[in-house]
Amino acid sequence: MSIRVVRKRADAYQHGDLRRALVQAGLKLLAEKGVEGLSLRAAAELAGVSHAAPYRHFQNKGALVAAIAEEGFRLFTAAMRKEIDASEDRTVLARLRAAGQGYVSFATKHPAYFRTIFGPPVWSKGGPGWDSLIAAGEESYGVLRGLVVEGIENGELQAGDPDQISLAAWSLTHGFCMLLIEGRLAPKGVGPATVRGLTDALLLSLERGLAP
Amino acid sequence: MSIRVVRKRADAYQHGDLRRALVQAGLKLLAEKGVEGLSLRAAAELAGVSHAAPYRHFQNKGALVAAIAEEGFRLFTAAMRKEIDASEDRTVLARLRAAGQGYVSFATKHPAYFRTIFGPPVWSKGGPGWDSLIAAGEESYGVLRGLVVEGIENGELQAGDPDQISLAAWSLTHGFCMLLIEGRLAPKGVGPATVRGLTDALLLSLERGLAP
DNA sequence: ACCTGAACACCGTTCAAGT
DNA sequence: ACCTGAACACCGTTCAAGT
Repeated sequence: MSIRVVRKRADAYQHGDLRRALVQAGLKLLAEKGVEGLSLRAAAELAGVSHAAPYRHFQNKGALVAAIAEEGFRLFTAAMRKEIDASEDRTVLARLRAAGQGYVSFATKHPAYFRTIFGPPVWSKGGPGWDSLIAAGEESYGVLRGLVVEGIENGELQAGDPDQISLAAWSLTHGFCMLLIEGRLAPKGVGPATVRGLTDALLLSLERGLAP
Repeated sequence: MSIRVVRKRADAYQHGDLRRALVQAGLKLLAEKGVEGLSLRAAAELAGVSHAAPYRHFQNKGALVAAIAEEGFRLFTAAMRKEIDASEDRTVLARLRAAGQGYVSFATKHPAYFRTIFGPPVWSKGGPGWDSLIAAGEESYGVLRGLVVEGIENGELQAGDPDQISLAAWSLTHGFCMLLIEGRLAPKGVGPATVRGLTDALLLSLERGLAP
């Protein structure tokens, strides 16, 4: 996943699509330097403009981060969908497991995107870009919820509130990812090799709890 | 929980216990201004010393944060233990539920401590103060694991690897807390009033999955 | 309408010098 | 042994001025 940032031409005064270039620059900084490496000034420099130029397109750093998070959400949702589609077993439970594996795999492959997507500056604002960010988040959640609804209907899952059941599955998977990428599990010897098996075991516990 | 920071006396040249004062100052900054408000310089100012003074006691900001996280862990563990002790129902399942409620309640009451405790700079280093931080984390984990072992022995939980079962419960609770305090659930209308009931519902799903 | 350059108030970190 | 003050390289943000 190599990211291309369109630089302003040195002889030009205007960029053309600075907004988009800054978002791409942000994704690149996250991928290469992590969450700490993402700054307005560094993004501006990658785009070849002065450090004040971003303020024509984003109210503040939070607005840029929200735009980056929105883009990150699309990558995240796509990765999860891909894993689901790849499941040979088409039962709801199998596809839920695939979704969980996709979730964990995205988090470990792109921890900085994952942290940004679920990070604090993004969701606690209600500022500019909030609506389309919420929409991107809802679409991602819709993938999970859709599977749960399907499972309730065909009897693979117990009857109940789909949102509550979804939240249980989401919380378990999300919590595991957080503990994993923050290194909290490292002292316990949980490394890349054991993640896949562990994820399946965790999801299995939950499946038993959500069975009819 | 009011935090007292011992300031250096203006007429004195040395502080006396600057290390401890800086940790207290850090906790105060976290409580009052959140994670963003915690800086070495601000902590130094609260302690009444110059901004370079902390470097006599901490190698860098990460080392101070680790020391603060260690103290936060003690508060966290104590809060969970208190909730467990308060449970009238002394079955393992009831005490596990109490632990879960204590976990969530600490996260919502002290989000900045919670984020610091489980945040990235703390666990991914291996730097100075790492060992005693790990110890504080292990003690916290031991509370959960102890209950799980007891449950397996008396048949309230299914037989299995205690660490795996603990991880399932931990992940579910932790993920719910993260989604909650990062505001990810706010658009769904999950507010303070509904948290307690929701927590119980989530833990119940898991209990079913971990039943014999 | 869009961008630049200087300025301001913050950071973390280093280092010579002071007590 | 412990702390200070100046310095450096970074931040986010604002604003008058340039194109």
